[in-house]
Parts: sequence; C-alpha cells; structure tokens
Amino acid sequence: MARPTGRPIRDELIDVATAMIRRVGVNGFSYGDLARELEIKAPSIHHHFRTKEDLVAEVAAHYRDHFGRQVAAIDAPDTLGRIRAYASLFATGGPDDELCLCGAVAADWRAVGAASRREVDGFFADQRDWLRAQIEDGVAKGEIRADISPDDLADTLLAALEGSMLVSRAREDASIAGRVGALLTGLVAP
Amino acid sequence: MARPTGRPIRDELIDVATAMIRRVGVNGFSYGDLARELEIKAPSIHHHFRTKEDLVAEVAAHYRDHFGRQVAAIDAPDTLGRIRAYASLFATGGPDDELCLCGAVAADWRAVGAASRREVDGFFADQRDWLRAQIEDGVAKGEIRADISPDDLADTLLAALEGSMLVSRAREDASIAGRVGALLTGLVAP
DNA sequence: GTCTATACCAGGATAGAC
DNA sequence: GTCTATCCTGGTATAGAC
Repeated sequence: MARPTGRPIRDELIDVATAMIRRVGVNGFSYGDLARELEIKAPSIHHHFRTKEDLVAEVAAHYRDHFGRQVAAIDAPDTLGRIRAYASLFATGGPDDELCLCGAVAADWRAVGAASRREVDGFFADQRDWLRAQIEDGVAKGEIRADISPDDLADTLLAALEGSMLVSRAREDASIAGRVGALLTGLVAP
Repeated sequence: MARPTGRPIRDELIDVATAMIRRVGVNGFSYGDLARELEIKAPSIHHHFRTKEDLVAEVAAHYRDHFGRQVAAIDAPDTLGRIRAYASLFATGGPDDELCLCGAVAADWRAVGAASRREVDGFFADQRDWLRAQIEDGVAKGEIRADISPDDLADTLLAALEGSMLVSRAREDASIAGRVGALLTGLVAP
C-alpha cells in the first residue's frame, strides 16, 4: 500500500488504476480512492491526468501494450502449446479475482469515452488477430482440425476466456478459466 | 418511454431497472434515471424498494426465474438442437447491445450485496446444471463425443456465451454470440 | 402511493498559493 | 508537483404532508 520510492507517480497511478478498474470497474473507483492508496491528495492527480477519461484511456493503452508483449513472448514450439500458454495469461485473475482490464472496461462501455473505446476495441482486435494467425498456422501444419473457421474459433476462444473470468469470480471457482482453456485446446485437436 | 397504464409500478420498476443494468451496469444507473424513465419522482421508488441493493437483488431474482422458464421451454428433440436453442437465448442482446443481466452484475461484483450475489451465483449454477444434464444425456445417447468432461464443457459453454456479449458490444459485431454458439455445438458433435 | 423538502456525502474538476 | 479551498452536480436516503 505504501508508495515504493523512486518510480514516477504517473506510472504508479496507471498501475494502481489498472488494478482498481479490474477489481471494481470504471464506475467503481474515484480519484479519491487512488489518492488514498498512493498517499497523495485527489486534486494532485489532475496534474497527471486532466480527466478521469484521460486516465482510463491511458490505462487501457498501457494494458493493451503490456499484454501484447506477453503474447509476443510466447514461444512454445507447437500450436496447441502456444494456445495453452495464451489461455494461461487469462487464468491469473490474482487473489482479488480481477477481470481482464479490457473486459472490465467493456462491461462499463457506456461510461467511457471514444479514446478508451478505441483501445479496448483495438485490444480485442489484437487478440483475435493473433489467435487467428496461430490457428491458421496450426491448420496448415495439421495440428488443428481443418473443419473449423479460424475466424470463429479465434472469437470463441477470446469470448470464453473473457467470460470465464466473470463467471469465475461470481462462482468463487478459480479453476474455471484453466478448465475452459484446457477443454477448448483439447477440442480443436484433429 | 411513457408508462403503459395498468401494470403495477413495482413490476415496471423491475423491468426498467433490468434493462438499465444490462446497458450501463449496477454502478451506472440511479433512482433518478429510473424516475425520469417512469415519469415519477426518485423518492417514490423507495416506497417499493427500500434501498438500491434491494432493487438489484429483486431484479436478479426475477431475471433468474424468467430465464429459467425460457430454458425450461426449450423442446428440441436432439441434444445439439437444445444446446443451439439455448445459445440463441444469449445471442439477443437487443438494439442496445445489452449484456446478460447476471453477467452485468458479476462485472460490478464488488458493488452489490449478499442477496444479489446469491441470486447471480444461483443463476450461474442453474445454467451450469442444466447444461451439464443436457451434455450427460447427449453423451449417453451418442450425440456428443464421449471424451469430454460434461462439467468442463458446461462451464465452457456458459463462459463463452457470457463473454461473447461483452466482446460483441465492444467490437460492434453482433454476429459473435451466434458464431460462438454455432462453433461450439459443432465441435462437440461426435 | 406519491409528492416536496431536505440532509448528507461523494465525485469530478478548477483556481491559485506554495 | 502538490497542496488547500472551493464549486457544482448528482446520488442515496429520510421525514412528513397530501
């Protein structure tokens, strides 16, 4: 809770805001909450992010970028292994059952502005594109059954992983995301 | 928008609140919004639902019950047909891209009380149980491949359908929920 | 059952001192 | 860059008249 010294406060604001949005949603946190956590005063935050919407948009952009790097770092040799590794990125909601940040912002869709929406839409597009590329590659190599649409499967995987975090929190069953990922990768094997 | 005469206001409050929660989330609507829509004053609502939490809990209970009836009314002769019909219940987010009510409440999980949580958890449990029963039946009849866990498949279907509504709204692609349902039913055929 | 009036608090944001 | 002071708005809820 106390502020680790040295890091730019701007970066800490993004990190803390990310965690809060994942936990309580865009409509569920305030500059006051952020201020309490970082032991500063709420108006100080406006110096770094003029409006809350500016902050949310930057948080989404940062998350999209950071998640993209994690995905890019996946290096399993076979397609199914890569998809399994990908799914495990979603299975870690942490001790507070946090949602994917972009899933959380999508849930509060009507409360956010154009810039935030652009990032979230872009995030989902990124994920869809990466998954589709993997699937097409897998089909070509005979590692994935050829009778399915890579487009549809990519959307299905993404939807299932996003949804599993939602259901998992409500059901208090942390195993859901993992089992969903495992079952789907099993189903698409030839 | 205008109030249809005759119906008890209490019922109308539940209906309008349901639509609002699905559109903007629990943290996104107020008694004032409700009052504007029904052309009454905000304090009058407290007469019907003492607190907002009371209202949300009743909305969730009502939705759980109503959805349960729709599911019970599914009467396709074969397992895959029943699952397809079930999936189509989720594919209708309407013109406003509304989420499943329980998905929306699950997204604002930390903002709701014990009574609401109980209903949402119960809703997910209901769905999981119904799906599992169908799947077990389908496996027994040879209509679903036998090498999958009915438990895991039930959770996967539910997560994918909940998640598809989330992604669908952000991507402005109303086809996602339908394609997800179709692909999954195709995958589980023997 | 609905209203007006009101209390109280919180959120977002700005101005201007330091 | 951070603070105090302040503004304005809106949200939840209650009291009590009609």
